[in-house]
Amino acid sequence: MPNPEHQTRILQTIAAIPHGKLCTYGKIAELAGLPRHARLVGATLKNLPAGSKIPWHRVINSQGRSSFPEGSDAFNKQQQRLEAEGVILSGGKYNLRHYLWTP
DNA sequence: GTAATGACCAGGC
DNA sequence: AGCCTGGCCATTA
Repeated sequence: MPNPEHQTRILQTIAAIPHGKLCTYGKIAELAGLPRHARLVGATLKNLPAGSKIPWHRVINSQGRSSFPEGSDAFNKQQQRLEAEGVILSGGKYNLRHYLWTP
């Protein structure tokens, strides 16, 4: 069973990402006080119930790419939600120079 | 107890 | 740019 306290901190950190901004798995782990736990962030998002208020679509990997295979349902939904916020996918990547959130 | 897995990451080539 | 490798660490088998 996952550690509920760690999950809570991770989810709160993700919830703090502003509209129109992005953050990476490793950065979220760091901000949540759990450095080197990027994979735990991914595992936490994977267990999210459908309809959660957590903005999982604002979380991408350190290369500026989606973690989902291109063309998958999750990939398309992520792209749609981000572009609705003004975050544009160009060349298969999101421009972290523009959209990365740094508190 | 060991071995494999994974919405990851950094470095090397 | 892409691909591979080793590291990472909670979770699972």
